[in-house]
Amino acid sequence: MSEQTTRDQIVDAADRLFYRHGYDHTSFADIAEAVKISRGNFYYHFKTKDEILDAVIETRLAATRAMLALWESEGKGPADRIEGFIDILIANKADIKRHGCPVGTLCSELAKLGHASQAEANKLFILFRVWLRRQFELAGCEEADALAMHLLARSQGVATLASAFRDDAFIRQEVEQMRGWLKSWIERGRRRAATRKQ
Amino acid sequence: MSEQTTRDQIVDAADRLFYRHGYDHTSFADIAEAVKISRGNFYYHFKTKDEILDAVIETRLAATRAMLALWESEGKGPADRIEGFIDILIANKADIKRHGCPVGTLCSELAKLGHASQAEANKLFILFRVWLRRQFELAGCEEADALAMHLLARSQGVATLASAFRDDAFIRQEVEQMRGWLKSWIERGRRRAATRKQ
DNA sequence: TATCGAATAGGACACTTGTCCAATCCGGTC
DNA sequence: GACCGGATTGGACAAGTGTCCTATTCGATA
Repeated sequence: MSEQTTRDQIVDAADRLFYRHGYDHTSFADIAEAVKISRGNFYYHFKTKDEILDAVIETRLAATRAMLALWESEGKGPADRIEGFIDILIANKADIKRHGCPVGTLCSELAKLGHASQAEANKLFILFRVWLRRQFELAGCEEADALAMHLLARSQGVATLASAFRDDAFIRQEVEQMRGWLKSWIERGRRRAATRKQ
Repeated sequence: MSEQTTRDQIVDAADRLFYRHGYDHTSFADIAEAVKISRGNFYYHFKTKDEILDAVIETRLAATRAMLALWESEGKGPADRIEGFIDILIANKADIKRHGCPVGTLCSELAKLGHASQAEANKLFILFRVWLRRQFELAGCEEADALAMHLLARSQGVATLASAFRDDAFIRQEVEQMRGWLKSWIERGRRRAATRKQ
């Protein structure tokens, strides 16, 4: 914590501010104030604002990879792991209600800006997509990729509406439905695997 | 078309540009160039940029109200009308793929900016929510509001992911599922109405 | 044709933006 | 203590922002 280098502090603050206020609308002055640093000092650590964005995305990618890897090392089954993914919505519902999904809102903004780092940001989505797909495959489900995309879309929609309506009861309600949906597909996968073995 | 007043032209261009590039990132210079008008001339028609945003939102609200009213006057049943809502995703899939949902992305952006017109923009969502709720009620469904919110969330999620992955096949695929989902709830509503009458 | 008001043009404004740079600080090495 | 290089400062810079103001154009009315 106290051993955090200045560069890391900048990336951390930028990450938080980009999430809360958006990339374009966050100025160097904002980040500088948050880190208690002179504005000019930035350019010792980063050449451009875009470079900070790339660093933020890289940080998020690394954090996400670590999280997904941790989940896979916990000895649970794929069904429980997917449920763990759904539960992110519950765990982060306060932030989601206020600022939406960090991944979805960033990708949307960069798309509107026509920003060069769109592809980098989209890797966050791809990370979840590929991971979910594998979990569904492990659970014996057909069309695992479609299921992964469906679940991602559901989460995005919930985040967007929860934020617009400032409603976290809605998150709980939808998460409950997603759990039911998941259960039915897992059950279907189990049956398929069973009949296959025969 | 040629009878369009300058004010309307400004609002039209702003509407399009806000959708494509976002509100904050669209400058007066951009709109001025699109309308072929001098930058200073704006302030004869609008006092501030926020006022243009409000006019754009008002326009969208009016257009949406008109569309929903038209659908209700076409003599179809509520089930078909809801399906008409779902079909928006298909009809606009090219734009959605590129710029996401006009309602969702605007509300997200205004939330990040902490903009005063958030509530106005959210009225777009409310319009659809209330309208969908009534259709579900007319179809005899319980928990009509939850169904309305669910459908809205699904649409938002589809738009967000279709835009991130630049994938409109995904839209078609999800729309097909939403039609199936709708059918099952309509059927359930029909049965409920039937048993009630007995 | 003269007049008047709405509509438009174009520039000035104060401010913020990302970027860059010279000067300075500071902690460790000889 | 002298020196060095990484780290930091604060200010300069040009470009772009929303806003405002004055001068000019234009079309209709008298």
